[in-house]
Amino acid sequence: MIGETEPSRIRRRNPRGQGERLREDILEAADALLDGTRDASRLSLRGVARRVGIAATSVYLHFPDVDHLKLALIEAGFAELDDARDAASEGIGDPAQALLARSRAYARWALDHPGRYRLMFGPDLPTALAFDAVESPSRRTFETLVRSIERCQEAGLCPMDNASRVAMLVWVSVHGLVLLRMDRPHFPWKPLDEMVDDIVRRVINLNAFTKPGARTSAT
Amino acid sequence: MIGETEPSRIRRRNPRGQGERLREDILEAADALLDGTRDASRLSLRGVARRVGIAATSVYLHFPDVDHLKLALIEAGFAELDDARDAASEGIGDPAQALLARSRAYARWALDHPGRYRLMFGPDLPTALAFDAVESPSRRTFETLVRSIERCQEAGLCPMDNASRVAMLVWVSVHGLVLLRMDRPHFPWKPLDEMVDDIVRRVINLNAFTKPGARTSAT
DNA sequence: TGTACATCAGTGAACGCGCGTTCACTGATGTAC
DNA sequence: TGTACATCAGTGAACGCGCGTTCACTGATGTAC
Repeated sequence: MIGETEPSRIRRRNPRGQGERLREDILEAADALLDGTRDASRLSLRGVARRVGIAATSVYLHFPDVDHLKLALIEAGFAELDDARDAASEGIGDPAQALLARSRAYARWALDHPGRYRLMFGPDLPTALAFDAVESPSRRTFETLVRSIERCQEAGLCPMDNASRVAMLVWVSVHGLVLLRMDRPHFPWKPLDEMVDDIVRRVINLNAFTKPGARTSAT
Repeated sequence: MIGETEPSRIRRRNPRGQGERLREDILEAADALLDGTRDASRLSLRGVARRVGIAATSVYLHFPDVDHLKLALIEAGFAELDDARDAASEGIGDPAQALLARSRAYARWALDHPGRYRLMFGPDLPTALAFDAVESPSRRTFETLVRSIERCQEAGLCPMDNASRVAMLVWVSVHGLVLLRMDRPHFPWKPLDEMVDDIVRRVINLNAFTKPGARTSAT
């Protein structure tokens, strides 16, 4: 066992004018702590400082308090998650394939960054700071899902149900999938991509027009 | 503001031979704390003792440590949840209606007991104690869902897909639904029962044989 | 019938821990004159 | 060219808090003789 309570030593003071670099180091260390093999436990200011190799008080040079640090992590997390989804669907013409690829990317990002994902969508942030407003990053993420579904509908690939309602169902389904996989690691899950595809197809009723019930045993 | 740090005073020592009643009082207080309006925060041994009106150390008369207290809460929670589902489907002949009623009951119980539900399905319990084994209460709860779906299949109400796979999808979907409703209370959700019905119908492909795509705008 | 004793249902003080936050400070580096 | 000073990037000690857990104890109640 390596003494994990000790700092990562190597750090030395940033040169003059480069003080902002500590901010990046803090965010990076916090991400690493959240994503690491650690027991998905909660983030602490002192833990982050320890990992960066600075005094706990130095965090206050860049964040007024621990909640603002969390807020910065959440905002960066949404940016990363959105990027991952965009990258996954890049160059895919078929709207249904694009939606599935984006959904798989969402799920994979979540499972690769369990601590961050939990912070972004969990109850940890004090309600005073929790953004649920229309212009919040999570709402923007949701809106891209709505549009992705609308494109499928316009292409005639699935029924024209209210896209916003359907998006809610897709969102909660994939959310539940990734959370339970995190929290019940010993359950005999099927492969992630398979489950994501399966659930999204069913929820949006993909191919409902082309061959309903085609995969049943009643062939 | 009432001084919440103070105990609920009124308690007096149990009569001789009735020492086991304190155990019940502790479990009740813990449930109340978990389900209360409290910020879905984590349970603490001292908090429970305060609410019961006993010394913190008295908890050790009935539980070897705080994790075993949590374990007892989880087991009781699964029993309650199973009862709620059974009660909801009692007397319903149609397997599909029964499944929907049971699913709605699951979701409602979860939202009525957010702290307990989170404890039961969340990451809080140390892995050493977390039961993921085949005979665990959560597995039993899952198996009743599988059987509920099989009954729908046998009645010809939905495709004969692998029932266990479909049950996984239903479970994660409803789980995600209740968790996000807890954690994003300001999101413009549709009514709970509606969403549960909608999502379960879609996931198990209910009525896939009778009238596929019947509700689309392409009528 | 009285009394010694065991049992029972708890208590109270203390421990060490990690946490967020405050306060006054330090010591290197650049800049004005 | 030398020096006083401001600025910058941090530090270290201390605070009060709630936590889980330990240890030795207390005081009422029943029971054996």
